Amino acid sequence: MNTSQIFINIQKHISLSDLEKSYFSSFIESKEISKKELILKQGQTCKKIYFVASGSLRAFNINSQGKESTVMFAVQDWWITDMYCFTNQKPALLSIEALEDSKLITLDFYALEAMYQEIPKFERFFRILFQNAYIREQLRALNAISFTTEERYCRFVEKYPEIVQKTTQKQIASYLGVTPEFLSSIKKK
Amino acid sequence: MNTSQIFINIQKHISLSDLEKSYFSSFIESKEISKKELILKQGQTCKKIYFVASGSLRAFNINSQGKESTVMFAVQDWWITDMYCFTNQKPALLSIEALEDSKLITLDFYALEAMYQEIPKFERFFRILFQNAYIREQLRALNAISFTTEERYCRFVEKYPEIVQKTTQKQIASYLGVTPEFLSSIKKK
DNA sequence: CGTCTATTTGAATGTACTCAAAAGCGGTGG
DNA sequence: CCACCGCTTTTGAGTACATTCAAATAGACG
Repeated sequence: MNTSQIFINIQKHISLSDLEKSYFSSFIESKEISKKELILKQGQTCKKIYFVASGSLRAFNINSQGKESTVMFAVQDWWITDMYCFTNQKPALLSIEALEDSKLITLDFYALEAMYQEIPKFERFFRILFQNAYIREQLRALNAISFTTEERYCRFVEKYPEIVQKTTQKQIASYLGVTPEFLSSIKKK
Repeated sequence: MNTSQIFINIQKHISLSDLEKSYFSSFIESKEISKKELILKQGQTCKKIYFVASGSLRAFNINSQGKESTVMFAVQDWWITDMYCFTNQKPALLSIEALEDSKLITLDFYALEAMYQEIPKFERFFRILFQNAYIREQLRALNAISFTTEERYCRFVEKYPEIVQKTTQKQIASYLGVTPEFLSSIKKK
């Protein structure tokens, strides 16, 4: 398994000794998945958190009326899981699927808890990760109630051009919370 | 200053020795504010994070078209700040005002950084705090694109009855992202 | 090449907003 | 303690935004 990439990611925020790296390495597993494969199904218990070494993924929810909503995308160098379910060990609200063939590094819930104990620096790493994730989601919520759909679409395309390439318009529509037909009519302009 | 309340809050997730408590106490300050007073104005740099010892607050943004959006409410025992601005030390996107006379405990940005160094357990505390905040915001985003306004209003009232008491309908409307007129028409049912 | 899904287009409908005006409510000063 | 002021809430009419449904077109994939 090629672990250099995940250590570069981690060492953006904390530094690790060789010993700590090998300890961490003993906990992680690599996983390859092919396009459209699901790594988590809504209703299952979510036991792992995933680091995207290559490829891209999408997390989505299907509600009781059958409406699909994309909650997040994850491209190379991002972390993804159903954090609600992962933290509380409850049935997942989200399904997570690969948008293309992808390589992941997985970290188990109990392994992560052990990591926090053994190498408290990881508390710092994930503190920063969650802090940024929180800020991102709060800005997204503000965006959603403060801008028109057209503005939000344009901002999304500007901010995440690499995601736009890898996904469909239908999925972007379900991320913005509008129908594919309406997004299509916006694009005409 | 009565600090027992904030230590109860902190000790929900980590335990502190008397020494650590007194170290922490040396960093915090208490602040009393009256109804409608602003503790942060959009555009200012946000230097502090606030713990609500009593009372309640509201964080909101006014966009370039003058539209006001409530981003979060905070009641007793909650933490609040403009996390984007606090983390990056950039001009605040949010203003924060008191909904009633309130008592706050404030922690300065640099003091918090020092705390992380001196008592790494605080990395854990805030890791858990941000993790929960992230989950909450993600669920909110899912709510927003997955349910109707009526459903979202009912869920809000059920989930946060104590906030409903302390705020106006106009502010709830701006939290849900609809006009006060429309929220009024929903309530008739 | 045929099948399946995504995208586009358009018409009809419903949801939510704007604007304006009236009614309700709380706080303040006389 | 009451009258007035300012702000919130309600109500309604007209308009704009967004959805539903159906059908046609375009692309992706085996």
